[in-house]
Amino acid sequence: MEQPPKAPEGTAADLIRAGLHLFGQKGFAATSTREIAASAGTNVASIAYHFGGKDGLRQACGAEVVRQIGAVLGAIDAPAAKSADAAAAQLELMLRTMVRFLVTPGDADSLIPFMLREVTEDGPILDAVYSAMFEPMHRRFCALWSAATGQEADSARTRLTVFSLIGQVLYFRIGRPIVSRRMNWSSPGRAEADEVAELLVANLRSILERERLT
Amino acid sequence: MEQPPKAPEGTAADLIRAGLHLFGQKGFAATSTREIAASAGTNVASIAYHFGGKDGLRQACGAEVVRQIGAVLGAIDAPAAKSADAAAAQLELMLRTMVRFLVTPGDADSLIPFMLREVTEDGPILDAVYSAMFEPMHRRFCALWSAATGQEADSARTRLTVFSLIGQVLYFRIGRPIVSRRMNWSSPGRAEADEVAELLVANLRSILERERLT
DNA sequence: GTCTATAAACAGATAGAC
DNA sequence: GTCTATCTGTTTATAGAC
Repeated sequence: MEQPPKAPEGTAADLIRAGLHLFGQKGFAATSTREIAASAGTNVASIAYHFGGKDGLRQACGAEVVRQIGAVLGAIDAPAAKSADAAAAQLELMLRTMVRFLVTPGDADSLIPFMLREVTEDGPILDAVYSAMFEPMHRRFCALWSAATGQEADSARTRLTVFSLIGQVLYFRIGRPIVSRRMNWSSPGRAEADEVAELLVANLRSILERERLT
Repeated sequence: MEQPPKAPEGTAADLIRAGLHLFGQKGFAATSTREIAASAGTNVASIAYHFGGKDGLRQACGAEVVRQIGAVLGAIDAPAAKSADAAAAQLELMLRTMVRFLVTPGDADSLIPFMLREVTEDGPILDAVYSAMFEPMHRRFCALWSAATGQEADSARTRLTVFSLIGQVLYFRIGRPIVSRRMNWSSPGRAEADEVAELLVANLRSILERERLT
């Protein structure tokens, strides 16, 4: 078994939690170190002490995102599917897991706004998170798609198709303020997440059907 | 014919252009008024003079987004489709237009990052843009979907399905830094946009097929 | 309308006591 | 490791000349 990276503890962990929350909510530049320190129940100087400065804290937050998402992904990691049907079933499971994780309020509420901002920023944190998380995850999705359809896992078409599937899920999180308004959801809960998941699984099946080589 | 809102001119317009660009690129808080003024070729005080302050400029940028997107949408506005097939064809056209507008670099390069940040911020600008743009656009999409499938236009299922279709498109813009890395695109051009459009139209057809009531 | 100069508040980093 | 006090630079807003 692989050794999972251990969660930070103590003041450093408090600062990361506060940073993830505030950076995600208000943005990196808009969040002051004093605010972070207050939210973490400590003083401004501790940020420089533990992370070398505000930028160091930002990097540590990125690493924490990788660690937490890695833990979620590790839980649904499975050996390569034996048959096309098994691969299709595993795709559905991944989709449902993603929807539940992304749409239902919970721990991810700090991670996702943070990462969303880092994606639009397109800076060094995205570089790190991309190679540690997005790329491996996308590759695994492509491999499953290949096993389920018989298509090549490395083709541009397969890679784009996987992005189109992921995009469907992500929009329900990224565009939550818009979706919630239109759906009259005060805040999406378990029932709403399941409704979305069922629809997206149905879409997956429809698209899968078409791409399947027989 | 409806009177389209006129484009701002002069220094005010220069400031809005600069604000849209810089707010989108670096974020509202991270952009200084000096930087905006310099980019617009004027002085800091002109921001307070024309818009009452930095926040006023932000609002004006939001209004400009509504104006510009409204112009694009107005161009593909069409009378209600007569048949299911005509509605389906119009859905495809809307999808292609959206992909081209969103994915291909161009004028939208300033608008989209700006709006993306405003969506995650979930503040008063989003409120305004939602009712002026997102909601009417989504409703029109739902009406077309209803005409193409026979489903109810107001059902939760229809509204969610339309979001899933929109989500597919938007992710290719929102996640551009990630997609570009994985696809080895230095910067997506017309050819890449067409490749994405073909795939998403194929997805639309597959999903449409399933939902069609006969 | 445009611009310079300045005011008042706030930022991040750090020195040094404990 | 933790914290207070302070240094230095930058922010927005504004007063007032032109």
